[in-house]
Amino acid sequence: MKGRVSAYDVAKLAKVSQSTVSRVLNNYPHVRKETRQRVHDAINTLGFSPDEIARSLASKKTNTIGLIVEDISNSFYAETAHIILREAQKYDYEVIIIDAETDENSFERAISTLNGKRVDGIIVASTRMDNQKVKEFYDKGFPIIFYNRRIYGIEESHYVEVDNKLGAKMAVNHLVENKHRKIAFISGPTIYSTFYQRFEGYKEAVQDNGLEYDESLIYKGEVSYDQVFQFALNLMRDEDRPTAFFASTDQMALAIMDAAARSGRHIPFDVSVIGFDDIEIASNPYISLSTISQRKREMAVLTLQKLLSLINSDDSNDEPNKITLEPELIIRKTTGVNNQ
Amino acid sequence: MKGRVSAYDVAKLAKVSQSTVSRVLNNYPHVRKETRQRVHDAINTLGFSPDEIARSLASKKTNTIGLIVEDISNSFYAETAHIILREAQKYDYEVIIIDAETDENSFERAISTLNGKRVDGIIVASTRMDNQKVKEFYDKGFPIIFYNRRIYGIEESHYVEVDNKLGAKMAVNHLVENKHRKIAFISGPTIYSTFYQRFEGYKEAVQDNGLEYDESLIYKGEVSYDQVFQFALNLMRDEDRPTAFFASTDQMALAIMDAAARSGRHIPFDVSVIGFDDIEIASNPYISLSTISQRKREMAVLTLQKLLSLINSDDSNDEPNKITLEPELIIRKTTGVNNQ
DNA sequence: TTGTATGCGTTATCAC
DNA sequence: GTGATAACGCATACAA
Repeated sequence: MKGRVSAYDVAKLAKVSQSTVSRVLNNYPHVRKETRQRVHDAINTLGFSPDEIARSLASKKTNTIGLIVEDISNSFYAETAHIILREAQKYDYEVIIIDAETDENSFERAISTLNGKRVDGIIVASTRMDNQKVKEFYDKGFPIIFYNRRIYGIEESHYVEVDNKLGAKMAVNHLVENKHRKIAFISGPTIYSTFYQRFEGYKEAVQDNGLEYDESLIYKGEVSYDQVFQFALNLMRDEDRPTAFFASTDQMALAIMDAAARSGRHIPFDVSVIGFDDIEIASNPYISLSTISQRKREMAVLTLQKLLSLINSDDSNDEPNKITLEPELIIRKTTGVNNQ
Repeated sequence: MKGRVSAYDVAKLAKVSQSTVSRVLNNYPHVRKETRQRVHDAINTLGFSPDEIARSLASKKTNTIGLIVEDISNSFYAETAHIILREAQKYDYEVIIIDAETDENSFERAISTLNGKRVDGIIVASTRMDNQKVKEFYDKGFPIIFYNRRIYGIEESHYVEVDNKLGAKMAVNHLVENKHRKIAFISGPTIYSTFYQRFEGYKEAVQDNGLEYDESLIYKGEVSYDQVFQFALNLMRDEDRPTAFFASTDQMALAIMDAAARSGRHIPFDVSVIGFDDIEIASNPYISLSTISQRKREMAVLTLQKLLSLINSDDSNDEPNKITLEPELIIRKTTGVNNQ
């Protein structure tokens, strides 16, 4: 990669100083039209494009943001990333995606890598509630915003989430309206705010509807296809089995549907299943999963915009952004009236 | 973001020069153990982490690569990105993902953005065959490698692909072995090497097996769910309909399955469907799509490793990497014996 | 309106 | 082994 042309080369050819080149590059107003033209010509004939690294060093802005996800191959994150990437492009921001585990060490490494790269801000799409590593960054006024999952106990934190508790209630209420009284709940680890809140919603809805809260109907272990499948399979084979399953994620709902098929239960005649997230495949006619929509696009776009406004506002003393969107019940074909 | 601590601050505290700080940072051998320790102590007490931007400017290496995809929310790219991100992490590389259209303008913008950011190399996961914009970068010796889809007509180009022609033949042969003689082919635009090669494979296999080549059974338009759905639906309703569909991507196969369901055709009894890619959902029990596997993980890992070796080898005169992996036939439940 | 000079935070090349 | 000092390629305050 030798022979890179620099702003000096352009300057020489256009018979101006390098500062002037910089000025036209940055669209400074007070440049004579004629010189501006000369510089542009020189830029074109030399095929010059500025070195963003040098630019960043001088300006202390990289026009790059970081996005931390847990697993980009997971549809939820993939769809989120797509929206954020395309949206960021509009504002001339690039994004470095870090695909990392959610434990404190991995998270710290991710954050400090991004900090090292001098990103202008970070979107954290997957964190645990007890994450405290982020504190010092907030104290420094570094723009960080949480998407979907958020942390607890840090007042200054910014986040955009969906009302998970409400969403869970909507799901349970939908099932109750269909005469289900014995509803299993499949959750991931409640160390994540999403699962925690959804679990709260489930419990409240169970109480509100006068149902019996039964520990044996609850799964809150790892988000593992096989484990959820096994758990559901056991329940399906039970004499006194639940007539409906509420899964905390669509991904888990798929495992439950699998277990239903395996045990010969027909959905929705023998058993109803409802998920959470509304990932793309949920609307596939072979899946047609009833679910609670996260309104991903709105969430993602809003998150990016808030981050950019955090980046571009000098007074970091404004109120923290704490945004909670309303979820939406989407009824497809995996839920029906209980007829046991 | 004030109060950043620099290598100078560390130097002062450790009572050494900033150069020495740089030396221990880069693990230079000739530093006295004792001073090295002092520097490390200073680094820790100050919580110093080097500014990678400044580092990049001075060293002309960013430890960042670019990944250009067409749509990260597409499972194929999402799964690819996951593998590449995780693998790159191991070598201390970060990755900037650009989600862009494949037309020349978008591509050029993407490349020049990445070039501006001084990435050390680029993986292009989605290009059209006729792409020529990349030529000048090759001439400069800039490391670029194509993944999955490649360009034609540039001898120096590096790529890792699967043998698409062979894969297509395997698919058709599998159907023929199941006594299908009338096989529809659903392709995307043949301006992409993947679709082009698969189409070639289809045609050859049709000929090799003595089948009749029938234009009315061929779709090679946009990769649009709705359009493919419509095309398939029309064929399904045909009196003299094909008994099998070979889709150039799993995504398209899903649309075909949808059309089958809509028209009351039972898979695989009335009609067989086989895809290409083996995306994750293909193995879902409700889909269980027969398909041709791309061996995505191998491809992705290999691509990254080749890129890194291009980056780290000074003599750019080695042979271009032209790697073609063998695809694999995966038989699931959407293909069966023709019994018409 | 334009040029000069300095700085951004490192690495790298010299000296010593 | 270690310390000055010059790049790296720009932005920017200050002069003119």
